[in-house]
Amino acid sequence: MDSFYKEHPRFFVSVDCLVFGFANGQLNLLVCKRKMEPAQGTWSLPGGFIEQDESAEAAAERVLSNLTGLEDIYMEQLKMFSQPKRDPGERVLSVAFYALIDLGQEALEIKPSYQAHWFNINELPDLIFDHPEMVDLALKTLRHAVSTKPIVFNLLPEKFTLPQMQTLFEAIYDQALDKRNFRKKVQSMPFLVKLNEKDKQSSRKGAFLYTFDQKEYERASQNGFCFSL
Amino acid sequence: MDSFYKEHPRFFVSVDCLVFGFANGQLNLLVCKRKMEPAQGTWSLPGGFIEQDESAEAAAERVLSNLTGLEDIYMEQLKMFSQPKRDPGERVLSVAFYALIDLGQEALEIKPSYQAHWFNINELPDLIFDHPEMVDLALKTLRHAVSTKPIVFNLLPEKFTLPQMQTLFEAIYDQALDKRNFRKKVQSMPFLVKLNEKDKQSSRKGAFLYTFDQKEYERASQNGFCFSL
DNA sequence: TCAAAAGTGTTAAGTTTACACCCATGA
DNA sequence: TCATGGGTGTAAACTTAACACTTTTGA
Repeated sequence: MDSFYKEHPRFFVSVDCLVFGFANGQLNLLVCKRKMEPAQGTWSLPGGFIEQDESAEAAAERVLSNLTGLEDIYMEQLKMFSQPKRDPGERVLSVAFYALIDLGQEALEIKPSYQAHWFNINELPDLIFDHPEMVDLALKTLRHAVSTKPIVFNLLPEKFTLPQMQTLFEAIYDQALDKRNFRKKVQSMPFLVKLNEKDKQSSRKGAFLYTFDQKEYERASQNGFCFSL
Repeated sequence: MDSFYKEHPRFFVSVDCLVFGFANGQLNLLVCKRKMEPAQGTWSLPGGFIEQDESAEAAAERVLSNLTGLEDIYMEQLKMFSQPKRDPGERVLSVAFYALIDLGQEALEIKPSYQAHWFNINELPDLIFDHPEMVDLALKTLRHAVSTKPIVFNLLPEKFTLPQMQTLFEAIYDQALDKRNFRKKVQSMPFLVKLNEKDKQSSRKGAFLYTFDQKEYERASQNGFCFSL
């Protein structure tokens, strides 16, 4: 078929991924040494070009699975960045995504080819192009999203303790929370199930393990329940 | 400069605009008869291609000002839509924006070349491609946005009455609100200023006119005030 | 036995909801 | 004078915020 649109320009379109992980009480972001000109060797977000017959989402999934060895990563589109001079080398439009992964899982294996490193979100190195703007937006969006949708569980292992979960929220919000109020709210959620098991990693007494029941959450949602933290 | 990226495909990228307006107590969306193949003559959102050296935002502004004759329209990016088959004619990525305009203003002049018509958001015709999905997202986003940011004033004339404003919220949320509670909340906002003037269009008694003071809003925001309705 | 983290309830303040009547005016 | 839409206050229910001590256990 001939192009109906041929008088219009075509653009390279890339995806950039903001991969968040939680470890040692800290919220971390995955940042790469850039392998490609321009600005080779400087820090940037992991990304890649959208290929023929691939949606932006599919491209981001491809980048994420190449980078981490994982499938089915939780991911949301943030925004398209399209300032003409954003990449000084050549015009590239870029769609930013954020992704949440559980750093504890076995299958996770950050591929060395990306030269990726985890940085605490408060101690990020200088990033190229408009990537700092992407980070700001991702953090803002993440902070909002975790308080309205049960996505925080993507950053936690399948079984987690309430102190762990509270520390995670504190890392995301960068603000201390009241333990009793936090537990009260969380424990009122019908889809958080307390297991008959304790985690003894971080205290002698041990903390009870909990798990997130997706099905129960969907049931609660249908009955008008609104997640809010 | 040579392309660093030449082994990757390039794409047409368009913008699609969800233009909302408020009239006769109804929230309306601007929809066009499509001038272009494929699907010429069917209903679609107003849009256009991103040109060389133009950001997506600039392209949307261009489309909006061609369509309405207005400058400085309030506009936010919604999302990039990129399913490979979304446009059956040819692969086109599209960035959706929503825009809010005051239908009462003098300068507004919907250009006939677009064959644009206003439809109540509950009575939209069938739209092509993934435009219905864009509408759903725009409505969901708008509903959320008006409750957290003072953007609703973009849909109102510079001077408006509280009954007008309440009707607008009711149209957006598609739900009746309690008059006294609404007024209490709204009147507690320091940046809503009551004028010594009444609008007598809609009642014998007349309703006081108010106006939104942007500067005052910014001052209040800096002092930690959070808009919420 | 003690250090370290887990776990537990109550009260006061603030917010949200529900609700019904009077007012001003022009026809 | 009356029909129409504009304007006003309060009390009960609910939500949020603040706050300190006991429990368990391994070293």
